Amino acid sequence: MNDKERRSMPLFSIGIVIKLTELTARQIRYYEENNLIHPERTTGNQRLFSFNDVDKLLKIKSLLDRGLNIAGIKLLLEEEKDLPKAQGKSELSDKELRSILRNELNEAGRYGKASLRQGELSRFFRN
Amino acid sequence: MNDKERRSMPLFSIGIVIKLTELTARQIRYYEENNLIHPERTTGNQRLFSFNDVDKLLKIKSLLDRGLNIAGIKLLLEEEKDLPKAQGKSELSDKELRSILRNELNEAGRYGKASLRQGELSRFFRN
DNA sequence: TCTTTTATGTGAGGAAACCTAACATCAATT
DNA sequence: AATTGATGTTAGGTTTCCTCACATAAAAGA
Repeated sequence: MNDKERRSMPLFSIGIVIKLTELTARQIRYYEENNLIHPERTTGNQRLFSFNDVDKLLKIKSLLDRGLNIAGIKLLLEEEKDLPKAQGKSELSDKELRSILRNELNEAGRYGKASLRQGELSRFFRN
Repeated sequence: MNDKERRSMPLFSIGIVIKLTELTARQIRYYEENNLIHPERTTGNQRLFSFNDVDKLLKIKSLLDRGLNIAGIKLLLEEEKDLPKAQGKSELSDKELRSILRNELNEAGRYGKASLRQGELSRFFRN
């Protein structure tokens, strides 16, 4: 099992993810509804989240805090997904995407006590 | 949050642990009853396991497969726990402990498909 | 060999956690 | 003023988990 597989293993119930991210169940389900995340399901239809999912949720939270909306976040996440690959022609209006990408690239967020900081989750992994 | 804390974070429901270890719920609860593991609980009294717990369960499974009984495994686990510290006087009969430790030290186990191999869990961590 | 212990299976009854769907709300747009 | 976007809340139902009790087969002990 390599690192990529480990990061995408379905491991966490929504209750844990709520604690790790300090998002509400409603928020998490809404983001799934809007195709920002795609957690697996148990045979009984309950969500099972991977490290990647939690990581993405922390990123979503961070971007929401900085004023992005769901549509913008979706663009950003898709952009990131495509980065390793062809970066030439995106179907989506290039102006929008750029205007979103500007202003959003750096910045560290300060969070509450019990939750994970965005990026901290990577510490779970060797690579 | 350091590695030690990460490894002991309560993260997994028993359902996940069953899949990761290929133990039954009955077995896992029995090992807890015999103080081999001490998973946390939710406010609603449901077990939450850490990476350390899962790791320990994989080790328990491996040792059971090799013929040890619960008492022997408990001695072994306590031995390991004390290794970093004082290794001088153990309250428990030294002959027993040695006789158990002999024959049990090496060996790799070959497991089924979907479960983790003992030791593989450490790959989740940087350190 | 007979009895006890060990490790695990199984099932009942109940509680916790999760599910979807619907409606409410409030701020930001239009 | 009306719509949209993001989230809260509640209801009714399902899944997962809990403890406790009893069953059982194999191993250990007498």
